[in-house]
Amino acid sequence: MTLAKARPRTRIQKKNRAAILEAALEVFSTHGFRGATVDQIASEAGLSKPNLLYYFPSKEAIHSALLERLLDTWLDPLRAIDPQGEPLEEVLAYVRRKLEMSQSLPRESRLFAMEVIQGAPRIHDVLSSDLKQLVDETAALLEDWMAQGRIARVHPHHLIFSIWSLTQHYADFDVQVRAVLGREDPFAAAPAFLETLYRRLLTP
Amino acid sequence: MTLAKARPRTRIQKKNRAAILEAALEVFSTHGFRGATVDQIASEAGLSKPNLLYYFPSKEAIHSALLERLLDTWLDPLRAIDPQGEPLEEVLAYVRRKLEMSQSLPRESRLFAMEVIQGAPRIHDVLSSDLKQLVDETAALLEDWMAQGRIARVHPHHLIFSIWSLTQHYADFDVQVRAVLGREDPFAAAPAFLETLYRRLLTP
DNA sequence: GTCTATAGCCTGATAGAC
DNA sequence: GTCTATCAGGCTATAGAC
Repeated sequence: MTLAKARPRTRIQKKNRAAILEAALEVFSTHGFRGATVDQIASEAGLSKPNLLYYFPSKEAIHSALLERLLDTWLDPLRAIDPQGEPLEEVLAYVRRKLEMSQSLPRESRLFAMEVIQGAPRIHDVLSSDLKQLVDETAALLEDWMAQGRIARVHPHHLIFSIWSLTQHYADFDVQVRAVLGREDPFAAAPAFLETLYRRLLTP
Repeated sequence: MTLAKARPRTRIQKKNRAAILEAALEVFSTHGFRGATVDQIASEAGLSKPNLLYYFPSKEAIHSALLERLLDTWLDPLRAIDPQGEPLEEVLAYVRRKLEMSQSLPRESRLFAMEVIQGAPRIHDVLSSDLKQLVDETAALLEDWMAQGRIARVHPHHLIFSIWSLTQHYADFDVQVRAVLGREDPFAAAPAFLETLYRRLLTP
């Protein structure tokens, strides 16, 4: 008998759990929590609905597992800013990492966007505690750099918002961006555009 | 998208149709199309479900009516850019108008965001025809201005994306922005931040 | 024009055979 | 561990009384 939170032990269990989370990411990120159906997730994972519910006790549990796993990795680029580094280069590297995440993990970005647009009912506490603290710390660091004249003055919190916004836009609004650009790949010109933008904004 | 039906004639009909669209905006913008229920919309509009379905033939029809009404007003700020105006001021005025729309029409912004994140199944044609054309025209205007040295060189399409992204972020991610800022009103510092950003980016 | 009643399907979740 | 069968409730939409 295994505890509810114990890691899966067999190869089949690992494979099925992974398939479920993969399918759930696809469905939740395009339809939101209420719009997603267990049937659809099970079908995309290649399992029957009851079989899926053998691995996760409920729809809610799948969604929580996804969000939990996501929040871990989602804030890593922010934590990776080095207070000892060269200020402008640190910011540009952060922008680059966030943009790469939009390109390589667009569904994760949309899952997060969905949750927040819907009022963040499941992660509001994390946003106003852990996230707020991390952002406040980073904002303080940015303000130091500004006070030392190493980057130009702007509102540090809004600077961080702008980075989130500009990078995640390429994942969340991918369809619109591609519809407007036609054949041109969004990620061809985006890195240079964002680098130019933040160089001009922050060069003292 | 379906064509608009005949306008309602009586005062009661006008009032009820307006109440339904108002309620539907609230529900669709927070739960997406599939996550929204006719029951919830009817209840928020103060009508019974069958009564609601007397005014609109289906859930789909309500959603279409909302999107149709929205697309009209959503692109007005872009159309209002004056080719004869002073380039930098025209862009800044566009940014200002878009930000004001995020503040005054956040649910409309989220409705649009939801639709696009879900793959824009109902407006994809409009995006790649009407919207693309409008953006291409504006991009051409921006390129003229850049060629004349009246604003600095950047990728014109990505410049437009950046304006959408930065302004709509304050509506779509309102919950997150407020969670991070605490007591501070997002719209207090946002206008100045965005003006600074685009002045530094575009001043030749 | 608005209601009650309900059709008919889909939902999340469970029971029990194998 | 995985399946078929199934539940109770929620879903969109319709029928028909008034």
